[in-house]
Amino acid sequence: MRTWTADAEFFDIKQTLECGQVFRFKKTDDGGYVIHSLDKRCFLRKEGDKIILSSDDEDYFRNYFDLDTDYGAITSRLSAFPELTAAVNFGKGIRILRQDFYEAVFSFIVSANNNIGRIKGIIERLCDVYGTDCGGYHAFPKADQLSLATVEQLKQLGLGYRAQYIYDSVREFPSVAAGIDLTDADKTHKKLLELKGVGPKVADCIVLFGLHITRSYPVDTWIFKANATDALNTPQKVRDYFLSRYGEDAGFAQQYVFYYARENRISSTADIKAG
DNA sequence: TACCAGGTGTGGC
DNA sequence: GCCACACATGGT
Repeated sequence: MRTWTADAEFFDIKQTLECGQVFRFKKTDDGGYVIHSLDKRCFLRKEGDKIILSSDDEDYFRNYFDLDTDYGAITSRLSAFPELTAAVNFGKGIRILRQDFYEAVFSFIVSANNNIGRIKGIIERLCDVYGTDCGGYHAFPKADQLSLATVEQLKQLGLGYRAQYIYDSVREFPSVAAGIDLTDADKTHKKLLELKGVGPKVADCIVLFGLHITRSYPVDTWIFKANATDALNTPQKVRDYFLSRYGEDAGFAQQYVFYYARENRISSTADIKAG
């Protein structure tokens, strides 16, 4: 196991893990966290102004935590938008993780019309039952492992009506993955809609968290409550407006707003403006 | 007890 | 294309 450090100024472990972008993490006894991705894991804790990271796969998690990106520049650009100042200040330790594409697809299919606590439990059970035993924890199940599950078995893990989506999408996945074009976000978003259980919002999450295409603005219930106005009265209108407003920074902006709105139980655009 | 949660699929128009 | 409605599950 290797250990290395990162600057904590724009890296808050709790904010980054608990802001709703990822589901396979836990608190540890020493006051830190452990995060799992595919068959890998990484321990994190804070010491002074440094984040201490430990993993068998340093290169993977350096990329995963987006450690080469300047979040000072991102927060600075976004804070210039008056409606974002409070949210960016509140969650300025958030980093957008570079998650695995396949794992993001199935994680966010589970996330639809669901709550984060329950999503975490379902995904943990999926790993424990179908994923490879890595000694002390289980990997995220590979497609050939997940495809062994029947719809009934998936339902027993608490997936409800999403069981059929997982069952169908794991079989549709190869052809969809083959059609992904990282240089064309719109084409990629459209391609993802072919998967069962993937609609516009889940596709936006996959694009943002699984492909790190930051020209993306997933509109869930929290974002919609925070952003809706008389003019922006549908998720589609909210999405289009803020995509054009924030451009390549839209994905970051969305995550600051989501975290702020959810942590503070924001219920309207007026609450955001009141700060 | 209704309502909510990082919404989507389906059928009717 | 848009709209209304159903939908598993667990928490409040």
